[in-house]
Amino acid sequence: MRRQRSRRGKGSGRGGRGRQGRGADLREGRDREQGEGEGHRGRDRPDRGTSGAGKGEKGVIRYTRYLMPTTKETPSDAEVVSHRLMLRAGLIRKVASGIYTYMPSGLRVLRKVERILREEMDRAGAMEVLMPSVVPSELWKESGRWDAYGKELLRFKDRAEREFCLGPTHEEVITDLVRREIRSYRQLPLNLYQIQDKFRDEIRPRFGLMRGREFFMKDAYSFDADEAAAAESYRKMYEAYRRIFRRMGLDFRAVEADTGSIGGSSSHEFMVIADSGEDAIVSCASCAYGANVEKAECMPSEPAGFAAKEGAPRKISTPGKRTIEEVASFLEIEPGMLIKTLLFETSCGDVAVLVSGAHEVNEIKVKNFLGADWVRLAAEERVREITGAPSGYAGPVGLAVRILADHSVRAIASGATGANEKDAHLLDVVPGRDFSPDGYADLRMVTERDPCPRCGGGLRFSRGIEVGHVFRLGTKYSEAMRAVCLDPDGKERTLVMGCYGIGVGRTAAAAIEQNHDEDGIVWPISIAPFEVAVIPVNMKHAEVAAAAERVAQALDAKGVEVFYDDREERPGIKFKDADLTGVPVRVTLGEKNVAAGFGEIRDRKTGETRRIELPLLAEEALAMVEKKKAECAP
RNA sequence: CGGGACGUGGCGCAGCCUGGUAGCGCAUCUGCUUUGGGAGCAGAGGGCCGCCGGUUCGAAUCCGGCCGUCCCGACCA
Repeated sequence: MRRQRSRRGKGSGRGGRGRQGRGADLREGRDREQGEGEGHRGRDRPDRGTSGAGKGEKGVIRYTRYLMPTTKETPSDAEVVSHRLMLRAGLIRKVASGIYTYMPSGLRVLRKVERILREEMDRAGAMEVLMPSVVPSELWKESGRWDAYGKELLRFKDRAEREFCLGPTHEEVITDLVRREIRSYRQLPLNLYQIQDKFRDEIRPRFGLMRGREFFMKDAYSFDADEAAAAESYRKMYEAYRRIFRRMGLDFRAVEADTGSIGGSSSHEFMVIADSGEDAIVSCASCAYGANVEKAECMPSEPAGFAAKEGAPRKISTPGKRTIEEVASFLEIEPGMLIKTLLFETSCGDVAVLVSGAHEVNEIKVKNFLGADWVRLAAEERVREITGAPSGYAGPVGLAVRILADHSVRAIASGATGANEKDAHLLDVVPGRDFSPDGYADLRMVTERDPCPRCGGGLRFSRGIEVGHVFRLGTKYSEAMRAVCLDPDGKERTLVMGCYGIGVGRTAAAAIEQNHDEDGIVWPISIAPFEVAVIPVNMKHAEVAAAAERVAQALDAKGVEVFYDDREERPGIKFKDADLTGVPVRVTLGEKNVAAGFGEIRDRKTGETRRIELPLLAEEALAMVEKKKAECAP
């Protein structure tokens, strides 16, 4: 891996901006030319410092020999900023829906993210392994997920008709490994991780790397002899994750989350705060509580005092009024006085869920309360079958299915409901008298008006991108797959597991969502493809080109990752590209400045520009790089 | 999988309604000029109009099927 002169020539492609990678047929001839060109242009230096700088190619990277096809126009199929900018900056190219090629500079970003992941995982005591992406079905059948996981699991057969899948996650493989290798509590705790290519046949891939089908994930798995030790392993990972995202310069939040199909007792998601995020999260303004809205707990409302009217519910005609808003305004009552009745089909049978008209049902809470594999809102047809009326007129009075009520219903002393009859509602319906739910529970979505479930403080809502997720798995997999060890008393104990994921490409995409402006990406330096862009304003001007070359070489010698725009392009194009690709520091050499013995340093983020004497240029740029790196301290 | 839309040089689009020579901008190549925020002039190359079938003297255009892609909903790093 050391002597890579020739490989570099090959890998860097050639040429001008906007080069469309398709012309692979041109490669061979080009290589030969380059081999020669490199002699006098590349000028090998023997003492290439490995210090500080990134990995991969060492030495000054020249635009004319690098494949970084930038585009002025946005491809029409890119919706979110990160996707658009990744395409425009030449970081990725699409191969199929949700499947991408990482271009040279895009790969550099991924490698930087990976490097931080490795450093922090190692630091936290985890060991790196690499599992296969092709996994035999037996393991998945053993855990029960072969049937439970659904179509996202891409399955296929080999020539001998044996079933396999492309691993979307690796609990089964790692548990199989550990049960074979671990005998004693003395070998614990154990934490193994990998950075590997995953495949999930997503129902709807979208947003570029944000939700691809093939993607790189860092996944770690911890094994402990008991719950207390497992909790400690979980805590360590939680801390490592905080360090990781701080080092990437990201504004993030760790929130309580639903465990979904991975399972386990509890989990936290690491959310990068961004308006374009797919998840909504709440956080307390006064304490540390934060949660995904899917998970956020709602305090039970106080039961209303008994002001219930005597007698029975009254049926009234409400022609064409189906929605809460329509009915409430028609009856001239607050939506909160309506008892909303939603019918669900679930793996445990049909269920009616009641919630105050001022609230929304949280399907995940319903699913978890029932312990169901799936729940879904009943289709119009099914609603008719159950209630005898079109949707919009369902009510709990006289319903023949299981009825679950949210705590908010308890607060309604006397409310209005559907009459299970077209164009009719019931007034003066009293919970407990006119119908009796099979149970009360927290089944609704939080709102801005809800107090923090921990301290009673106010809740704030924001949107986030889930870049990491840590789970306390408990014994879900170890029990199903009999992963055990002997404790000090010689007794067999089921291993207690945890699992911890981070999406590599997704993290890079999230960084862009959070760090960009109208001109392009503004990379945090810790994950930028390059640290400094050197731009000679006019390559045909000998002194300018020579000064640029010197600065580039000097920075490289100091271990800085330099991108040298040696194209014979107009300055405007180079500036636009430098901004677009988001290199944190820009060094500009212009004719007048160079003639006067000066160069310029510009901060991509602030736009702040300083005029510096040529002999000090490299040093100043280095200082700026160091300063930015320091800002990404853990 | 349901709902919506789109597929025309590398990229962004027009043309389709009303069938008859495939067009524009950007990019690419050559030359000259230009050189501090996506230059100007002159010239050049490049398109199975997604695929298959049908209608027609004739299909990018009309009809049918398929494939692909994107957007909106339920899953997840």
